[in-house]
Amino acid sequence: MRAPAEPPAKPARQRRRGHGSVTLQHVAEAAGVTAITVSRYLRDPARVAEPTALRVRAALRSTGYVPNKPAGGLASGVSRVVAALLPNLTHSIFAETAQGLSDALQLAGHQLLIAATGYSPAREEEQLRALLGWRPAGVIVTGRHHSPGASKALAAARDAGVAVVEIWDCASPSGPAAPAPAFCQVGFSHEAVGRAMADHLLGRGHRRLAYVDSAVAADRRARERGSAFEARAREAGAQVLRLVSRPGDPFDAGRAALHQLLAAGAPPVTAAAFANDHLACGSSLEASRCGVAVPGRLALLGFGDFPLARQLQPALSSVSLPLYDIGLRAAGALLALHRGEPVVPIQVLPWAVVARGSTADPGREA
Amino acid sequence: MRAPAEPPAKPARQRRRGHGSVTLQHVAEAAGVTAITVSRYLRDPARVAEPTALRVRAALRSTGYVPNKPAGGLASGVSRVVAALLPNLTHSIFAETAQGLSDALQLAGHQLLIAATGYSPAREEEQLRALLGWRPAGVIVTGRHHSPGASKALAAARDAGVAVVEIWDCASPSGPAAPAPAFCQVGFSHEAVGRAMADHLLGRGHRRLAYVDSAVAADRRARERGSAFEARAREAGAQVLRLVSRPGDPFDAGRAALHQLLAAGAPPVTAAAFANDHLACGSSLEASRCGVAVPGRLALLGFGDFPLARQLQPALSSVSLPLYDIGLRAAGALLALHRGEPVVPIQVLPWAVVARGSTADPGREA
DNA sequence: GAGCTGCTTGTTAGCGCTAACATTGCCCGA
DNA sequence: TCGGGCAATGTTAGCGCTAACAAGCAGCTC
Repeated sequence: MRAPAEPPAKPARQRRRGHGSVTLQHVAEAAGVTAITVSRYLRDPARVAEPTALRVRAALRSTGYVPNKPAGGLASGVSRVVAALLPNLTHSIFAETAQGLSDALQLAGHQLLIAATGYSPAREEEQLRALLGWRPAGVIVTGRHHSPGASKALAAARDAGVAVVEIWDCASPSGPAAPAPAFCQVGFSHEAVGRAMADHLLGRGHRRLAYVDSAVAADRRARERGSAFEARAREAGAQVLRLVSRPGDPFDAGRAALHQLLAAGAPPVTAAAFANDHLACGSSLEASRCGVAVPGRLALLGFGDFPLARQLQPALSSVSLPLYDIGLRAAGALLALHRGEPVVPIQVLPWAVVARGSTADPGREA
Repeated sequence: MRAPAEPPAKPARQRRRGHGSVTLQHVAEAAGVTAITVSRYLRDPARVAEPTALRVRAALRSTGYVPNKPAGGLASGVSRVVAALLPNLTHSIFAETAQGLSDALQLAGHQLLIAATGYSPAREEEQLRALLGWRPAGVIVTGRHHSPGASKALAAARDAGVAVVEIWDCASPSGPAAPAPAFCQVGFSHEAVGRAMADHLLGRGHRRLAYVDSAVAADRRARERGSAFEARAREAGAQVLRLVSRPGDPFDAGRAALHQLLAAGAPPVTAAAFANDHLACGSSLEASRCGVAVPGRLALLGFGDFPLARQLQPALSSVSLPLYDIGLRAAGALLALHRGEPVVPIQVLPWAVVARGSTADPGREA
């Protein structure tokens, strides 16, 4: 029933695409409105008159529409993802922080894009570049030391409006003219913790100390604590033996470390601090197995205050950390930065040396 | 120096936008080519002649270009994100799996978008909808039971080309006419594990058993193991006491559970299985503290084979799980599904009851 | 040397969405 | 009666990128 007038004999070899899923367009047709009205309804229902809203709601339901966030972000220039770079997810310390991040971001309607670096700066840089490609509202990185390339990428991202937060490590406020940090930091000073660990043992009369490092050579924060521990102890005239635990199961490494500690020194070591509670617990368990008196023969001090620390016999003294809070607060700072609100540049969260049986004062008693 | 000829007196009130960052366009101008050439270079350098590639490389470096992945995905219809929904990130079991996912996806050049459900089906559904909005290549969900809404959303996503993999729980192949699962599954059968745990204790002569559930009421997989344990034990004519541990620190909950176990039953319980190793370790530590003989008075069997299990005195028998492998294999299955390759629909990964001192055979010895 | 092939680069349109302006219709006061 | 003000919806263009086709050009065959 149509006139056979082929308009201007167009080749009609047009090409289209479309990836199949339900779009705003489809919803709009079903509701008898245009796409922008549906878009408005989704972002702020009050901007659409009630009778229209009713039809839009029905159309949304009947089509099973799922908004295309990347497309929306592209059009509006706002992002609802936050990227996080952590050394790994398996260690409880980072897992707790990741959970804090996840919880806080979920409440704010943001999604968490996560990547593990395995303590490798090169992998951090590579992952960072990949993550920035998602145009996140912000990036959370672990520590304040990065490869030159990563630092440059972070600075460029910050200048392009990406909120950058460094967690787990704060510049220590010791120096009188401490340079302002390049990025917002949420965590604590590992140097201060190392000193406090030394003070804890020194305060109990120990003068022949040891510090057992983790086998993960790239964990420079653990090294920093160790160096601060050593420096403070030497300042106080004490001796410090520095050990590196062997790789493998950290409990077993802690067990092995105990024997090294017992064998070391002509005047024996009387107290040891560890890079983490796993190592310390291993030493404690081994001491108990071998009948070595803790703290009588050797006092033990962990780091991290894992739940197991309280359970040992004697209970392990350790440093309790605001793991979950770091995640929570970092997310808060990031969102505030992203909104352009003023943010405290260095947020030192509270930690504490928790004194338990494994460092109970032997000198005063004996 | 310009002729004042206002062309056709256009209002000139044109509006543009642009979100500021460096785009392909900028790189192309710097290299003296068009955007598509740069795009081609980035996706497959071999498709661009070497002299041109040289200029493009220089332009990329000088501009500091970061590709806009959402825009690329929008244009091409392919996605390089995978979304994962886990109950939480803090428990080592899920953390290990998350790490496996992360590692495998990183190798394949995909990013991991992660969300925690806190064992809540409602939160799972909500998070699932949010994640699907990112148009992921695939979704990984925990368990094979979801809210009706979530199941519908998953099915719709699958039909729209999103690869869906369920982890941590496989339909047990027991039934003769087991219906094919709706989605690919990578994990193990909690029912089979529960039965094996019962068999382990029954095989050592125990006939008065207990199963200590976790306090997380919503963890239905732990419940399933418990029910299978109970059913198998009753089948064998044994008695089963079912306990729920108290909330709070799981070690302390395990300690408390020990006293309930000791107090229970006129003919006393001689062996207990636990929903996880934290609980079992708590009981073990408490037994050791109180001088209760393990396994003489009470045999203990955990689940998860946490590193601590091997360290206890006596070492804790437990069920070792392929935690990391679940993540690895799930990622593999997802990527294969996404490429349209054939995939084994149910991948049961190997687990094993690891017999150690805490369930050493007392009957035969005594 | 016409025509074909293969290599390289360009042109055009459009992915799904939203910002910015434009339009419509209605109520109301002067 | 008319225009000002406001509320609701529509129109247009463009976010940054890539698919699909197009075109230019060297080298070759017959």
